[in-house]
Amino acid sequence: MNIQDTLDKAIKDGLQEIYNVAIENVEFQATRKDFEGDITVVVFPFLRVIKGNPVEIGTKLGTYLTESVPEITKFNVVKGFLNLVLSDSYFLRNFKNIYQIENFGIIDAKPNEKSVMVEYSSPNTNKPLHLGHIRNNLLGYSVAEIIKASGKKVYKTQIINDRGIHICKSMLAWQKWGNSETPESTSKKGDKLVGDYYVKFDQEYKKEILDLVAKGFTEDEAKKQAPLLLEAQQMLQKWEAGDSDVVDLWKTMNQWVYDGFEQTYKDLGVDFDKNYYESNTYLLGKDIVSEGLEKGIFFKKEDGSVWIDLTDEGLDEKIVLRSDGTAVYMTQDIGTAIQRIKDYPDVGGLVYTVGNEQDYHFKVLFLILKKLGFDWAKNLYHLSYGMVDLPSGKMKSREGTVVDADDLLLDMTNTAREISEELGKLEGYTDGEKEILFKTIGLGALKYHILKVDPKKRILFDPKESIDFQGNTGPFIQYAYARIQSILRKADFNYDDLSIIPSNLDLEDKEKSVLKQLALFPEIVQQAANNYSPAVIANYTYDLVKEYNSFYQSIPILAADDDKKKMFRVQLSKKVAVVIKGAFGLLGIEVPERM
RNA sequence: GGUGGCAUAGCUCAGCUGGAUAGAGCACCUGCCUUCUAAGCAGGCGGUCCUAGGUUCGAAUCCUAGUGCCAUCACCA
Repeated sequence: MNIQDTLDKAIKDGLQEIYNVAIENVEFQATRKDFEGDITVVVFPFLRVIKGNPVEIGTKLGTYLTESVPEITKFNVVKGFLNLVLSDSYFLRNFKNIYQIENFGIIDAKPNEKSVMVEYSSPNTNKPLHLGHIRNNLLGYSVAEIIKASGKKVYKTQIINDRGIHICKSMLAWQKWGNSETPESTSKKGDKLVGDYYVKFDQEYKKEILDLVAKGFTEDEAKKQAPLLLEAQQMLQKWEAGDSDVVDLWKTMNQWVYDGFEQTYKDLGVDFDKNYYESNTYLLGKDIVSEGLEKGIFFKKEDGSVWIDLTDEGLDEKIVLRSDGTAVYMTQDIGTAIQRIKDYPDVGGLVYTVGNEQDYHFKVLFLILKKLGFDWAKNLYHLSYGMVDLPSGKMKSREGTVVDADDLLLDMTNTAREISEELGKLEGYTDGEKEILFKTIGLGALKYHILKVDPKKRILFDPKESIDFQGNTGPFIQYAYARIQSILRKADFNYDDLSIIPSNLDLEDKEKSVLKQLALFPEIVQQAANNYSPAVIANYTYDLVKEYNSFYQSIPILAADDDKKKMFRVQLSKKVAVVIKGAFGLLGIEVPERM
């Protein structure tokens, strides 16, 4: 039984005994730093059933608890707050429990629990990844890891948007102006090469529009009539008809892009258990729509298009099948969701990591799946996140105003290199070891910078202002880890022996603060999972490190004057390092042995 | 116009189901490297928690209305 449960019961008993009242709920909170105490009971809610002044009630209750609960050594009452001081032996016992648990805070998948599939990344194959994709990837990966750590089996997946008019645009441009360039012949990453032709298409297309407008067309007409666009549309029809030349080109260019993406994913440290391709799924869902039509969930308009009426839910009517019988995005998403559950029958819920511009789409999608009667439809979650904007506004691939993912990763590594070399603490490291370290630190700075922000908030990214390496940052936390490793390397005794964890020591306040923060980790993991929020993990880890650094600075560890103290402090340090590593693992950030 | 999201220090952000005097980091200022890594620590400066009402013992947090920014409302994805 943990201390809070013990206290909960004791307080209920106490109030029964003193005032003869039954209390349903006791409200606890961590005692604020400015007051003495470890855990605080809020007295105000008791006033509903006990008339009297809160200080008096608090005092009586405090006296009762001090006498009846051995872990409580003293108390004080400030206004309606009863601050309880816990004994050192309680803290040491608590620490011993924590120290024994190897993956403290992280729960193995429970066999009876349904799995969760997390979708993220899901790029188009006509342009390289940019900063917006980075946020998506980091969030999706991290949330997947967090859900896993909360005790569920997780599948990571993505759906690759590998077909459609936009893909044909870059294909067409390459055909016309590519001179048979390949990634090999140009030494360019495949996704970059294809992206260049997507931009090229747009430039030429705009020229054609201007020409047509000069000839007297309206702008709208010009946009629809431009020969390039017509040609791209033809190409799409050929693709859908299975024209072998078009399909071959499509396969070739997509493969270039996949090779490029694979490199970026590797650099970013994300992975997937299963990829879905739109070219395989875009026809899915049509049968479901027919079935739904029969059941009366959908209805058909005179022109043959199929809709769902969501006006009862406060939404509009939404199309699910075009009048010519072809699928829209929604049709496909319905089909893909069902396909995924078929492929992985143990999956009981899906998480979609997609920007908040698609909030409406997912609201509708989830409603439709619910109306279709799937029992897993109640476990669908749109992990909706805010856009990453530049000071100039939105990033636009076609206009070249994007922060390229590969460039940014390289920048971060370079900055880490500059700072590290200036500090010059890496004697004895080979060049290869150094490069790995610079990458770890640079990537840590970037990932932490993005993940510490609440997903639903938008991020303003100014490329001119570099990401910090000091203060509330990834490197700050990595640094704390590295310092602890240094201590552990120097500790020439067996601190892992459980039997030698001291049980009677006078603890310093700073030791207790670290311990209290450490003990929170399991509930933080659950909270992060419930809220789909890596930011919860990031903020927790930062607080832990702040507490630890304060301890580290003011209290001797290896130089402690007493062997038992030395033992405890090394053990405490080690466990902090383990939790840092575990927490950062949930964020997809690595930690260095030295820095 | 309808719907949804966001609004906290000069800047970037925390603030869990309502609880004490609203917290960090950056920037600026002051101290601390002859003891375990100073990417650190200790301290100072800095607030109309967008506005106005309401609920209550108590509101940055919940409700209503308004303001501002963003997104969305296609036989696009």
